Amino acid sequence: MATIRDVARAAGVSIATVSRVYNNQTLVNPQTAQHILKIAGDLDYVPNPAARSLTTRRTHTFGVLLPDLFGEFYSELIRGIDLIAHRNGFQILLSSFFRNSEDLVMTSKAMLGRIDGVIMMATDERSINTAAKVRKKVPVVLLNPCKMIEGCHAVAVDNVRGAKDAVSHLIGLGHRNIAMVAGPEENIDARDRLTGFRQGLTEAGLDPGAALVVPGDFRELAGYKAGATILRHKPRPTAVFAANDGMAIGLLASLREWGFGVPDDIAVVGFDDVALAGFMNPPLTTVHVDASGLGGHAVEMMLEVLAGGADSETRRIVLSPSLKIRQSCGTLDPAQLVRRPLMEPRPSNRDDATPRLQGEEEVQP
Amino acid sequence: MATIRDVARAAGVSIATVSRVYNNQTLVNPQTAQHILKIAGDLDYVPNPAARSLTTRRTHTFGVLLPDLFGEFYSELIRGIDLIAHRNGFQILLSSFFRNSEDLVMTSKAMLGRIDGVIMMATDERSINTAAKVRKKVPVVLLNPCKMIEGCHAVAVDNVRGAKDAVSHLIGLGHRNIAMVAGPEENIDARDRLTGFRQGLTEAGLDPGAALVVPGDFRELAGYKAGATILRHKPRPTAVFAANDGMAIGLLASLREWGFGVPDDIAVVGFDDVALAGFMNPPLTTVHVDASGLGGHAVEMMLEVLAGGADSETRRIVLSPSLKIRQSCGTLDPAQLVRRPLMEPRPSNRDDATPRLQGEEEVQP
DNA sequence: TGGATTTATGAAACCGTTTACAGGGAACAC
DNA sequence: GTGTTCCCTGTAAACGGTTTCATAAATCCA
Repeated sequence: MATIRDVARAAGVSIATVSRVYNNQTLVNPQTAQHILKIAGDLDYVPNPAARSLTTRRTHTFGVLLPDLFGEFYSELIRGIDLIAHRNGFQILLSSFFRNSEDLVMTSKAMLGRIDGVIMMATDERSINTAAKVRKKVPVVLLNPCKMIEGCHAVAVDNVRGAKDAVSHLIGLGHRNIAMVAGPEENIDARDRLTGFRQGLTEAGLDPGAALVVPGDFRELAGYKAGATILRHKPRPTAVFAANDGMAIGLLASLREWGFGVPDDIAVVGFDDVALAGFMNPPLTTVHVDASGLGGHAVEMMLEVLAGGADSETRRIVLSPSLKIRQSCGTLDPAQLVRRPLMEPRPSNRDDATPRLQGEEEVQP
Repeated sequence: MATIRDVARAAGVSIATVSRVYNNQTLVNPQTAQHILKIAGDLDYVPNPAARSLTTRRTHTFGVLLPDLFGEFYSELIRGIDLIAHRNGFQILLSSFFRNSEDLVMTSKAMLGRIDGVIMMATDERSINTAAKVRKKVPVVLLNPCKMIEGCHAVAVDNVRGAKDAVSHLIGLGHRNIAMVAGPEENIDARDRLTGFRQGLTEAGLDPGAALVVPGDFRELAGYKAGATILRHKPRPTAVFAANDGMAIGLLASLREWGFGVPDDIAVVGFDDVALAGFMNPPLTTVHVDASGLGGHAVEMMLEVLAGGADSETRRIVLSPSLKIRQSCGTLDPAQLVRRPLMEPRPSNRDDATPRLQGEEEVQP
C-alpha cells in the first residue's frame, strides 16, 4: 500500500503538500496539485483513514444501532439511511442488538472511536439508558425513542396518531367491536399503537377496556395465531387492527383458513404499509409509514449536528403516518355482515401451522 | 476522552503496560492488570480504534457491499452477516450501490483502510470488475458471484438447481405450458434462475424457446404487470414460475383481479421463501433460500481467510435451495383446469395500478 | 553463592496522517 | 533598493496506540 511518503517522494514534494492536495486544494499551486494527483493515481494511493481520523478526530462514519432486523420495514429504513449518508460521503457502521443487554453496551463501546455519531432506535427502557451513555461521548439521533434524552435529537413516527386514525376509520365505517393484535410490550412503537387504538375508541365513546387485545411480537405467525383467539372471542369482533403489517398478513391467512371473508366478515387494518401490503388478498388497508424517509431524516439531522456543533437545541421531528385505505377494511356497514358459523380451517401445509382448535362446532357472536 | 497515557499516569505504570493489558493479558502481572483495569474503568477508557488499527493494520471490521437493499431477503441476509460478525467481535460497514458504477468504485475506495475484508454481492459484470480491484488490497468473499475471481472465496446459492427443481415439479404435476417472470437481465441470480427454468423444460423434452418469458425487476409491481401479459398469451400458460417471491406475490394479486384462481386456473411458484410466502392466498410454493445462512457462511469464510492468511486456495460453498411445496402450485392435472374466459379485473384501489387491457373480450388457450 | 533463566516493566521507535509555524521568493508600492 | 504582501511549500510536532528491545528483579539450579 502506497503511503503519503511514497507519493511525496515520487512527486518530489513534501508530505505536507500532498496532504494539502487532499484537504485544501486551494492552498497548493494548481500545477503541483495536478502533478501530485497524477502520481497518486499511478501509485493507487488512498489516504489511510485510520491515520487521518487519528489526527482529525473525524471518521466520516456513523453507527446505526437497531433493536432488530427483519422484514421489509428495516430494509427500507436502512436503505434510507444508506442513501442520504453516502450522498454526503458518510459510511455506516451497522449493528442490531437482538441479543442481550450487555451486548448492546459492548457493541456501542466497540463503535466508539470509529464513528462521529450514532443513529439509534431506542424503543425500550434499556436501550434508552445505553443511548444516554453513548450521548456522553458522541452525538446521538434517536429513532422512535420511548422517551427523549437531554441533548439528543430525534425523529419519530406519530404512532399514536396513526393508530387512532386507523381505528377512527373503522368506527366511521360502523364498527363498534374492534380487536387489536398488539406488538411486544416493551417496544414503544407497539405501546404507542396500542395507546392510539384506545384513544380512538375512547374518543368515539367506546370502552377501550372492553376491547380484545391479543398479544403479539410483530411476526407473521403471531398474527396468524391471533386469528383463532379473535374468532373465538364473544362477542366476535367485526374488525381487527394489527400493530404491523406482518401480523395483519398472518391474520388474513388465518381468517381465510377459518372461512371468514375479509372485509365482508371481518375488517382488517395493518400498520407500516410494506411494499407487499397492496398485493394482499384483499389489498391491505394500513397506516403508511415512510421508513426510508425516517432513516433519511435521521441522517440529515445527524449531519446538521455534526456541522453546526452543539449549539442547536434538542430538536424533534415527528413524521405523520397516513392511512392508506385499500380493501381489507371494507366499506360496508358491519350490521350487514354475514354471520357465518366458525368452520374448521381448510387444510394447509404451512410448515409451522399452529395446533387446530379441537371439538369446536360452532361459534356465534 | 481518556487516553492510554491518562490511564498509565493514574495507575503509575507505563503506557506499554496498559497496552499489554488490553492485548496480551498473560504478559502482565495479574495484580497490576487488575489495578489498571479498575483505573481504566473509572476513567471510562476505551482504546482508540483508529490509533490501534494504525499500527496493527487490522480494523476488526469488514465491508458489506450489496447491489440493492429492499424486501425481506436483504434484511435476512444482513441479519445473518451481523449475527456471525458480532459473535466474533467484528463490526460491519454497510453500503449498497444502487446508484451508478463510479459510485461503487468510490465507495469501495472509501472503505479501504477501514476494513479487513469485503463481503460483496457481485451479481453483474461491472461489480465483478470492482471486486477484482478490491481484491488486490483486501480479502474478498463473494456472494452469488456471476463469475469467480482468482483468490476470492465465494458462497453461492444454486439458483440453477433451485429453478430447475421448481419447473420439474410443475412438469411432474402435468404442466406443459409454463411461463416465467424473469428478473433483471444483468443480475446473475436472475439469469441463473432463467437458465434453470430452461434446463428444466429441456430435460422434460419441452422446447424452452417456446416458453413465454416476461421481463421483470424483482419488484412486486413487475409481477403484477406480468399477469396481464401472461393471461393474454396464446396458448395461455397453465403455470408460472416467478424469479422471486415479490414478483410471484404481485402476480398472484393480478391473477386474482382478472378472476383467475390459483392454483386451479394457473399454478404459481416463486423463489426465496420470504417469511410472508406461507401466508399468501394461496400459500406460495417457492424455492427456499437460506438468506441468513448465506450471509453467515460468508462471514465465517471471511474469518477463516483473515485467520489463516492467504494459504488456503480459493474455495466456494454452494448452498442448495429446496423446494417448499405449499398450495399455489396445486396438485391437479392441468388437463382438468377450468378454462374460463378472461374478464375485466375487479375494481382495485391499488394506487399504482397498471393500465387495464382494453376491448379484450375473451382469451382462450 | 553466583550464573542462568524467567518474569514484569519501561523506553522509544513507529504506524500515516494533519496542521501550526516558519521561510523563501515573487510581485508590488514607495 | 528596501519593506510589505501574498503565495506556495517544507519542517516537525502532534494524534493514541503497539511492539521491539533492553533491563531490573525474582526465581532457579548446581
